[in-house]
Amino acid sequence: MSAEGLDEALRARGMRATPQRRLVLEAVIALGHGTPEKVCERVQNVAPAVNLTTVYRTLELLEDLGVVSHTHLGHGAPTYHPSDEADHIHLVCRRCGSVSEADLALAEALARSVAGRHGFATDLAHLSLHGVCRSCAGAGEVSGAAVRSTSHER
Amino acid sequence: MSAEGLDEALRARGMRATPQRRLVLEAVIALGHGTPEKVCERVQNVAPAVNLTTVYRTLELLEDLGVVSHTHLGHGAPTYHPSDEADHIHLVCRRCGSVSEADLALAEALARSVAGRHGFATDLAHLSLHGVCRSCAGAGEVSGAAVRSTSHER
DNA sequence: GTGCCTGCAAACCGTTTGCAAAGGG
DNA sequence: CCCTTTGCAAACGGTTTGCAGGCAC
Repeated sequence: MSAEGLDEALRARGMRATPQRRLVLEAVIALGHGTPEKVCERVQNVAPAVNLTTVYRTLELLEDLGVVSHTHLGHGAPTYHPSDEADHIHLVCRRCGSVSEADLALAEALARSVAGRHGFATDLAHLSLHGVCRSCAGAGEVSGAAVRSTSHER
Repeated sequence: MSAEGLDEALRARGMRATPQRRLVLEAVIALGHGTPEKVCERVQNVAPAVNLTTVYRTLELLEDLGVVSHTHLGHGAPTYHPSDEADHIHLVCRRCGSVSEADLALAEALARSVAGRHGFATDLAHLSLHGVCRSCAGAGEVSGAAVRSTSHER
């Protein structure tokens, strides 16, 4: 959804269309994905008075509206992104912290079997896989000590 | 690994075998899975002086040793469990917060394809699926308002 | 004895809350 | 005008850090 469409969606629910809400949505779209803090920084480039609290409240609201969604990519702050870009799963490297993307289709068979066996409706947009990325797997073989010192997720 | 084996593993690395470390491992094993806070509570039943800080440091150490591992089951504190019980994936319900388990084998095809395409070694023990469980899916249809009011993960 | 480990207190990060003031309808 | 929404400040939960003392080796 665009920032323009947002105003209507809000009014349709008896909520108020405010500059802050438009700005937060625009920031999420512009970033593609980002933590609440990152979103706030970007909003503050345009409107310095906007508060982090408002960003949190607005992200929650936008998620209710189905306009954005979030994933927990590990230990820290969650990542928000426009719902219509939630077309991939995340591969989070435990060693270097890098996040890459993989085709959602890879996980569809898993979602189907979990639905069949457990009646559980998996939200694939929230799916993240933890493990070790290609470059870290290679580097990891070089030195045991080096691996140990960087093997913590937090 | 048992609490007895731990002492040897520690000494083999020039580390010290302490009662606290044995107790934390025993607590994780006894609980099957639990947050640092839960682990600490259980340790304190036996040794009230043990500090939460020590539990955090020990869980990190035990994870380094490969004796325990942890998963992020969503918004809050992570869950630790013995590595040799990491034979299932977690299904976390967004509505009621319940956590159920599913067979690891369901995700093995996913792990294989991600390894093939991206060179990414998925740690299946850390895998959790977010979505809506069977009972909440049924309850959710009853009232739109009720759904909205409980649809937040945090 | 040496130095790793522990307990305590305080800082820390990300997030939420209470409240008065601002501003959208 | 009313009532939602905002900004601020303070509290919050979970985790980490610095440091002095204790205990395994």
